Amino acid sequence: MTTRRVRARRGEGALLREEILRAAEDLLAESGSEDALTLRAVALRAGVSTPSVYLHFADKEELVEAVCLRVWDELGRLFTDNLGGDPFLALGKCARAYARFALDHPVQYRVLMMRPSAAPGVPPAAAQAFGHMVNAVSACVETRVLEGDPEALALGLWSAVHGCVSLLIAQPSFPWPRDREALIDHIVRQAGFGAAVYSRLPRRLPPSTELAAHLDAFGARLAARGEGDQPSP
Amino acid sequence: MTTRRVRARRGEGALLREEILRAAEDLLAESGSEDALTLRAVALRAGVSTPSVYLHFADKEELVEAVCLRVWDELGRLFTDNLGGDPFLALGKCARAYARFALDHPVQYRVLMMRPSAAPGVPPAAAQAFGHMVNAVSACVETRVLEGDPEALALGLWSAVHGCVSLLIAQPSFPWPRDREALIDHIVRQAGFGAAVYSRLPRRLPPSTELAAHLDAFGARLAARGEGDQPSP
DNA sequence: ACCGTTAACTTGACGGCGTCAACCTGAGAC
DNA sequence: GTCTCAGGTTGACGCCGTCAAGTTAACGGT
Repeated sequence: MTTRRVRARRGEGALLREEILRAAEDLLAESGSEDALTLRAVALRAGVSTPSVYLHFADKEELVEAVCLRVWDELGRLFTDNLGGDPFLALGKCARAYARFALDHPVQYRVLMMRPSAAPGVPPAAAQAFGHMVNAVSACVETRVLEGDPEALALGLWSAVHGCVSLLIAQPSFPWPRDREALIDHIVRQAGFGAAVYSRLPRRLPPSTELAAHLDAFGARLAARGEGDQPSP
Repeated sequence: MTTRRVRARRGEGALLREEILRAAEDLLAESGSEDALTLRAVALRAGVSTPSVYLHFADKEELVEAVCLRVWDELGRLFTDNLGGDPFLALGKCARAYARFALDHPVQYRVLMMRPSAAPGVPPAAAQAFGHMVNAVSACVETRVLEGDPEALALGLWSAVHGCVSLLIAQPSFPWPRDREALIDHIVRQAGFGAAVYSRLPRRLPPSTELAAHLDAFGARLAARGEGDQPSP
């Protein structure tokens, strides 16, 4: 840990980059606070002097962004791992996996999503992860359970899940229900059905009480359809 | 600005607290970056020496939290200002006002919602603002357009709107649609109808394609009802 | 076996940050 | 006029990101 690192051989200077990145990731995970992510702490953990970090990262921001890239990669993997089967169900599984990841890695998620991002443009790993989201949505558009532009729909669903987990992480003292898993389920389904229903609605609607009656009728018709085949997404 | 402040009269030391708070708020608004919110900068702007801040705030965190209280107050006012009329419509107006405020004051919103909040418990101003959200939802539950626990429903709707605006603020380089106003409308309606529909659905559902047909029928029935009375929330 | 080159890294310093102990100062009661 | 103490200031500490300059050791050439 604190032992001095042996100098890399000629041509292998890039090895240090990897070790610094690992040190930064570990520091973030173990400390549980982004404030602990200090160039001095990272360098110490990598067994190297502080300015050595500048051999591979232009500044601290660039190091943090490199850490974020890894997190985007993990997020992207979540999506590819949860595809298959009914697209609407798969979308729900992806969303739940995303939420679980965020809640299991709150510091990383915070650094990824709530940091003032200086860099312009979407990093490739982020674009790829978002691409997976869009694909999962596109599959739902193909079975016609969702309608509209997959990219816009994906942004909407992402917003819902991100909103929930980011509030859970950043405002933990609000009166959240005790069962987080159930809350996530609720949010995911609410967003999913919201997307499915919204695109089919006329632009003008009856007032609340009459609308409630229509909604009741819809629910009853679906319930009367029989036992049903699969759980909600 | 930089001129030295005249010392307060005896018994009026608390005046400085207000001036420091104002200086902090102005600094945040004008600089457009939370990094500019420095004890030294705040003190300089208040025309006072740096450690004088400690006469009224235990540490920087306490100053920032005091700034946040003001923002919570403004958010709370948004809700009371947008009530009245059809509750479902009013809820939509509140959500839109919330989103507009966040997008118009991104730095303040970021400090309020994306900062690691050290203090335990919900500050009174925040609880009050949230109480207004819950009230707006409760009115919808009374007209039966929404069903379920108002507090849980409010958390869900808040999540959706917060998710959207916080992503817009923190990830501005994603492929957001050009028209933010329309996006917000979309998200708000999607979340609102999601909440309205979700509670009425049976626990088991038909597969995607069949579900799509049911949704189409529902949309058609609502559209066929005539011209409609009011726009979607 | 030695040397020169140069990639890989270190040293030491700078200014700015939050924070604190110690000191000053002037408004107002007597 | 003087004493008191609320309402500040001074100066320093340790940590931060960053940088210019210096050092060290791996390797190809002879």
